[in-house]
Amino acid sequence: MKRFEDIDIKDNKDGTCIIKNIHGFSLDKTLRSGQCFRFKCINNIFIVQSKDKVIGITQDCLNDDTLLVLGDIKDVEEYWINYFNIADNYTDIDKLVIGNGYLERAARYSSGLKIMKQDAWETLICFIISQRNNIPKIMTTVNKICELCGEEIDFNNKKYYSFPTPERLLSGIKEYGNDMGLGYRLPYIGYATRKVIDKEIELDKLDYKNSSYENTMNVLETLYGVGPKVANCTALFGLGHTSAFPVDVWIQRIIDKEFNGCFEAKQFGEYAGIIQQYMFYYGRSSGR
DNA sequence: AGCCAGGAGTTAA
DNA sequence: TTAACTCATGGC
Repeated sequence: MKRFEDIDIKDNKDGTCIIKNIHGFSLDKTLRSGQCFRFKCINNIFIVQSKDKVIGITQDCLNDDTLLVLGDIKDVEEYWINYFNIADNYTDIDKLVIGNGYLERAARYSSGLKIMKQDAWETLICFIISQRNNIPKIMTTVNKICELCGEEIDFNNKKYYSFPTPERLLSGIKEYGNDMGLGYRLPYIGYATRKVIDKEIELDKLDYKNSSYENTMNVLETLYGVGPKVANCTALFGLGHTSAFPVDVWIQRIIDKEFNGCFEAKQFGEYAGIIQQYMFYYGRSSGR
């Protein structure tokens, strides 16, 4: 994967900063492409949360090659730049799909969308929650477990809650049980949480630097309640495995309608996951 | 093989 | 107003 090397952060010394040279990155498309459930948008300003961090971030409509940020500058440099994955350069992928009718349209429509590099633990739990839920419902449920089990954070004079650590989530499950609104997923989450605490599964060792895609999938699918869909989402959005190709009802619908029910994701190698995200975003936005 | 779980937010009918 | 559906998975 090619990278942009000239992304620049200017500290305004007043709690805000400017991220420059983002090369067509679209904050809106990236956050609204269904990969992330911990943000809200008020007047075109996104409040984004991950782990125990919060930022306010917006894309200047007059100069959309910059992002304006309210939040800790050190976190922006050390966490958020990587989290939004602004530096990955997808021009090779966009060239690859030229001539492939549907995929070319999807890539054009999704231009600026990036696969984020989210925290693996957070991603795993969010996508276990995601099963058989719609996106607004996933967001409220994730928010609820943060409020019940996370730690209070003060940001811009408002209260927010961190994503619970495995230890805090487990004690929350013991305390609140079915009142957490997790439905039949409660035991799935309890099981995964215990496995992480007991180090029977070590998520850090499953990222793309330390593990093959196949091995990562095999290990994730040993978790009770984690099947191919949730494992692929965790691999793609939380562990950097861009060859992962999650197939949900939307993607299946597109494959059925546009590709006669047959789509070989493997042919796209490490670009498969990005193409999947283009398909998902385009298919959901345009197809009804 | 086919159906069921729990419940809530959204969209189609 | 009601019904079906929602970024699935495991049990039976």
